[in-house]
Amino acid sequence: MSRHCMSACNHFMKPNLVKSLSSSSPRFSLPHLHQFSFHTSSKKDLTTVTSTHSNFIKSGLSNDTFTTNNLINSYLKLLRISHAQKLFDEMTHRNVVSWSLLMAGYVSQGQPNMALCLFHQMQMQTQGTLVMPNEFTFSTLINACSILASLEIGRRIHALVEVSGYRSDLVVCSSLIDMYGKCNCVDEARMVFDFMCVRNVVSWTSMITTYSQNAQGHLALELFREFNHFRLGKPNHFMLCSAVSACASLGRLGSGKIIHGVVIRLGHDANDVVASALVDMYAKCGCVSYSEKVFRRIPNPSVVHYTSMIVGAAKYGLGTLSLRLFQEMIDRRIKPNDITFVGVLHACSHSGLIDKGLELFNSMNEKHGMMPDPRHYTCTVDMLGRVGRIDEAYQLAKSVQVGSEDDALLWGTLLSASRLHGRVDIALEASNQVIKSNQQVAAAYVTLSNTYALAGDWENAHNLRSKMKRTGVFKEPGSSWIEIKESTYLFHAGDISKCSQKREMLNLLRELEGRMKERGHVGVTTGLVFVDIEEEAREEIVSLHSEKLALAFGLLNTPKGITIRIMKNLRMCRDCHEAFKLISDIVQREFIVRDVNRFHHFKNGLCTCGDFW
DNA sequence: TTAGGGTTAG
Repeated sequence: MSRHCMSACNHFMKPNLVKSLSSSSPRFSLPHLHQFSFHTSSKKDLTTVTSTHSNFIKSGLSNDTFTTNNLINSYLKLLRISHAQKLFDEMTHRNVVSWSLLMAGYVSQGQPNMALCLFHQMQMQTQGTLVMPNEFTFSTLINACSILASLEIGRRIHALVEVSGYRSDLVVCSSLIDMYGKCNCVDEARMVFDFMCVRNVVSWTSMITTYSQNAQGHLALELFREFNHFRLGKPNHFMLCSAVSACASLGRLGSGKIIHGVVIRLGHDANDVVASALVDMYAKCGCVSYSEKVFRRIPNPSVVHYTSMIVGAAKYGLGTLSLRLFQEMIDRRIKPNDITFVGVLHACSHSGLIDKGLELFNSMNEKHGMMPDPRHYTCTVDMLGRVGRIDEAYQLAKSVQVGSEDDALLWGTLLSASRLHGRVDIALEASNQVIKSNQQVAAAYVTLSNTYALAGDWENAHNLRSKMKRTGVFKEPGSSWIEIKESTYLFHAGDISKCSQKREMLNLLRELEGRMKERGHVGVTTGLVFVDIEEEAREEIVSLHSEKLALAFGLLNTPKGITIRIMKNLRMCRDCHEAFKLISDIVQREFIVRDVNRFHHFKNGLCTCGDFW
């Protein structure tokens, strides 16, 4: 018998316990068993738990539900799900705790489907009376649906919650908010939140996170402000993390800095996840140097910290910094994950480091034992496509078997590259593949049409546009916005009528356009028509052009380091680059342009990452 | 004896 086992037996056979066991019926001996199992559940040693388990069997009292539940719990804490399942299977009387415990065990060990199966069994159980789920069961099941993003089952469980009388339970409601959020049903999450009689910091955080994770960062920050304004509690690291993340998604440097201040004041700056969110936020707000400062203060950076930093640097055009960080993490024996590789491949792609990028792509399997997935193939196709190695990119894309959503990304990437390099043949094939995937169809039509237009094939370009109109395929016009101090200025393609400084802006735009004409860049504008707007009218060419320049206009009034965000549908053309270059000449300072994928750092009129030229 | 919220992706 091991020392642990002896120790457990000695404890079990202490005189007072022996006395009560010998002088009482088994019924009265239960409290001691409860005490015993409670004691063991706090232990983290498998030997102790198994010896306790064996003592229960020897005692002949192992049919006790309460005690067995405690043992199941002990095994679950030791991540021994099979032991817990075996005990559960052998139980003669399972109660709601037994079921809920095992469900929670499966959820925490990444098997949420098993929890749902158990619930199904629980409802079908014929042994004794039917066990009814309680608030613990529901919150665990909702958590399982959240992980699986299973809206249908989640809604069914929500219905059961309503009829079972647990609709006012704080934990159940927070789980529901989280589940709806993870299933991208923001309105349903908000309904649960609004119907809650009592809320706590967790329920507020769940709602803030739902907004933040569903591209509604402004609502996340609004709710965060409301929580603080009404002094409903002290934000904890979970809530702060989501608020920082919301700032990152909006590119709100000012708010991000304020929240960073709150993080420090409340002593959450040492929290790893908060630090990671801050690294990401500063990078997305165009302050990679701040990201690096936060990153370098993390005592033991994890793979997520490194990845945040690698991705941030990559988007900023600092490919060599990304690669240096990647090497650093390898040297520190921190294993890169799939997202790290997406980041580092992205870095190579946008910094023209093709050989290094291909080497990394090949090393994924060879050195790191990781199979590249569609995202890695897409990055590599992008890498080859950007430098004009379209045929190689095409061959690589053809070699991948992916699902429809990934197909659209993969072939959409090749389509963009084909347009950039005027390869109508590959663009046609790529657009067919995108259309076949039934995702991003409108974008594919527009890009193909632009490819034709750039190649001078106006007939096909026009035919494609007509087809779009005929079949009702509509591409949402792009929009851009710029934040100057506390205000956000939003521009829609071809429309600056709502802009408050319209007159002033138009005057400047005329001046800029005049200077652009002098430099002979207006002729290229025709390509831009098909890239960004739906109508081919000449007037709109001018106004679209103006819109781009309007974006740049903000630079004149902004401090150094302003970030311009350009949304997905607005692609940079040479004219716009020239406009930015001109403005840079005028303002004589550095500035940063951010588009959906990356930052472009301009200095003295040149994009330092070389992406534009 | 059992349950809820946060970070990195083209």
